Amino acid sequence: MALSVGELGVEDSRADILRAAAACFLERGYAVTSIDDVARALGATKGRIYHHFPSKADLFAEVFRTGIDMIYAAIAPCRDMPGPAVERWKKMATIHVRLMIDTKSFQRAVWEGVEMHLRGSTTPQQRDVFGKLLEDRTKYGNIFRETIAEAQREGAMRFANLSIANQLMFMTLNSPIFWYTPRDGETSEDIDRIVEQVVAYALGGLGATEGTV
Amino acid sequence: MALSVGELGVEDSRADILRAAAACFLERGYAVTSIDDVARALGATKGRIYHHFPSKADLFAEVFRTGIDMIYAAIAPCRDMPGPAVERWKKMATIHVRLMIDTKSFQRAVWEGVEMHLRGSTTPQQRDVFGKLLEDRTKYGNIFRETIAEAQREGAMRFANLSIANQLMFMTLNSPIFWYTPRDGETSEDIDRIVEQVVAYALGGLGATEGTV
DNA sequence: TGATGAACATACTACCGGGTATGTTGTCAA
DNA sequence: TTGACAACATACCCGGTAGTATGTTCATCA
Repeated sequence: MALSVGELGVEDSRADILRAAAACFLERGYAVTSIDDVARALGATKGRIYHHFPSKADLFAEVFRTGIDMIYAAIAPCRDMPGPAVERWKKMATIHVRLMIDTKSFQRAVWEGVEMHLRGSTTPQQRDVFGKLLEDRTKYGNIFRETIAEAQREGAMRFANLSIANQLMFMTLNSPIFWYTPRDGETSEDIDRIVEQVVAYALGGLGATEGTV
Repeated sequence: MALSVGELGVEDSRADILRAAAACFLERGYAVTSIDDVARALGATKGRIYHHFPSKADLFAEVFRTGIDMIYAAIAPCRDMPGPAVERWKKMATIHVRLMIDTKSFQRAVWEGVEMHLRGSTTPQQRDVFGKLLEDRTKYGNIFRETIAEAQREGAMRFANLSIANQLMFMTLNSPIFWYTPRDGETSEDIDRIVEQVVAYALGGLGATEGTV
């Protein structure tokens, strides 16, 4: 598989399809997006997509998996960070929100995938494929959940119910996938400001004790 | 239009359809839900639905409008409440969250309607119908927005950016439409506890000054 | 250099779902 | 009593889309 200069390999072609699919799913939603839409966005036809992915559902599943893998990998370094749980949480939350913005289309697909699974609008076979993927997603969620539980035990956070607090926290941290849109001339530092505000809001919501902030 | 005992009028029939449609849209989403699905949920056929609503989009628009009307009417009494803005906000937020839970299916449709409009996945004619409805939705949003702005001026809240704070606040207050599911044996007071936690989280997120809580 | 298969494009099929056209039943008013 | 209309049910049409079957091109390798 020798490649000339400027040519693209198979994986690049797959990656292009995944990016285009994620963008389409973001713009229209999974159900409304047709395979032809994705192909058109690529300047190609269905043949190319079905050559790499067996079905629309599998294509979506791959976008989903990609989104989860990215975010999972991003916070991995923080997991055994020393120091108080709040500090670890702040680091994780910051990375999480930043990634929600930077990989918005994929993360939006993850959200829709979770919704689809909860609503059970998947075929039986797709259902356990998604089940596997959601296991990772759940594991990821539990990392945060345990962290805020630990922070509460350390007296750095205060909330009544862990499950509800966890839900609200994730809603906050994920929310940029709904309302963030890039401005022209926006720098990476501008985005950092946004991330800071989201994290600060979540921190306040979780009842962070004054002084730990 | 004399009605015998136990019979239902036209408006009741319409209302039944709207409730069934809202329930279906909640379970599957607008795009995936077919008119036959709604009809089946009613133990009826398409004929009944198309007799009352000209199209699927119009049916959805009516569900959407109903959701907005309900919430708009609910907080109306609070709008000229005397006292500090934070207190007014707490009252409004509490009513809002409670209604999100009590009329979850309709409010979920409102959410999806906003998404659809933002993504532009509506026909040109439906687009200005939705435009009208979204005006009310925007006006509703502005009531909250102005309230937290006022609360900040009064020194009862502290946040960096009003728009972002407003987005995060609404994400929090609306979030029960995604994660709340009724438990068996759950009392109205149990739900009040949940509402309190959601409101408390948002209050903390908005940087409510200690002592005003 | 010819054969083989990857990486697509093109042409086609099958089905589902929105919408419509047409029946059917009950009620009310004249 | 009957005609008219509301309130549906039934039967049908048709466009769009997932998926398939079949070309076509080009690189690689024996």
